[in-house]
Amino acid sequence: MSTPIYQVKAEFFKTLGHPARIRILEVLRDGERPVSELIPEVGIEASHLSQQLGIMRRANLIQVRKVGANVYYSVTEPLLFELLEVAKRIITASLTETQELLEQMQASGTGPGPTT
Amino acid sequence: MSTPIYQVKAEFFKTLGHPARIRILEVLRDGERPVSELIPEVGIEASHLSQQLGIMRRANLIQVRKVGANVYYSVTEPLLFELLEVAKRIITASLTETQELLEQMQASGTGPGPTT
DNA sequence: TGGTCATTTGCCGGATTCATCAATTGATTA
DNA sequence: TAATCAATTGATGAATCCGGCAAATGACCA
Repeated sequence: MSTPIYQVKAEFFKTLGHPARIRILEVLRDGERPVSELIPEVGIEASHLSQQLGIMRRANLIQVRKVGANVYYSVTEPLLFELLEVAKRIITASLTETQELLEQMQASGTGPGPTT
Repeated sequence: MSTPIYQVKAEFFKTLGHPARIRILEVLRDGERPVSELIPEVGIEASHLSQQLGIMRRANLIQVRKVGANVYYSVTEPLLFELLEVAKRIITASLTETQELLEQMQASGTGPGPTT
C-alpha cells in the first residue's frame, strides 16, 4: 500500500505554503544562486534560510550543486514557474473581484447585500 | 502599506496544503455539490468537513449557494483546476525521476554514487 | 409550536511548524 | 595545523494547525 495521491498533492502545496519559500523560488526564477546571495535577497537569517532550503530540497523542488565551500541552488522542474504563474492569475482574479465589490459598496453606500 | 505579494501567495498555497481540501476540490471538479454528498465522497466527519469548507470559502477558493436547508459548494475560479493539473505534472515528473534512479541502483547493485 | 434534519460554530488537547540561538561540519587559507 | 568562512544541524519556546465532540443555528414539517 502506498500514500494516496491527494496526500502527495497536499504535501506538495504545503511545501509552497511559506513566504520565505515563495521568495526563494522567485529569486531562483532568474537561475541558479549561491546561498550567500540568497541570504540578502530573501532577507532571513542564514540558518533559517538553510532550513527552508532543506525542506524544498527534500521535496525535490530544488536541487543543489556544490563548488568548494559554496552551495548553489536551482529549481529542479521549470514547470514550477508555470504553477506560480497560474497561482498569480488566480489570486489576481480573486482580488479584482473583491475590489469590484468594494467599489460597488462605496458607490451605493449600502452593505454587501444581494444585487437584486 | 499592505501585505506583500509573496505572503499572499504563501497563504494561497497553504490553503491547498491539506489532503481533505484537495479531495474536496477534486470532487468539485465535476461541478457543484451539496454538503450532504461531500460527506461520503470526502470521507470525513460533517463538522470537520464544514471547517475545511470554511477555510476555502474564506480564501475565496469556493463559493456557496443555499437552497433551503441545503448548501451547495462550487469552485470559484476554474483556473484552479488548471493549477491542480500543473501540480500533478510536476509531481509526476518528480516521481518518475525518483523511479528511474531507483531502477539504476537496482541494476548496478551499488549505492547512489556519482555516475562517473 | 415543537421536533427533526442539514450545516456550522466553539472548544480543547495533541501534533506540527516557525524562528532563533548555539554548536557542528567541510573546505580554504595563513 | 590552526584559524576562518560557508552552510547545515540540533535544540527549544512560541505560535499555529488538526480533528473530534458537544452545542448552536436555521430551515422545514407535523
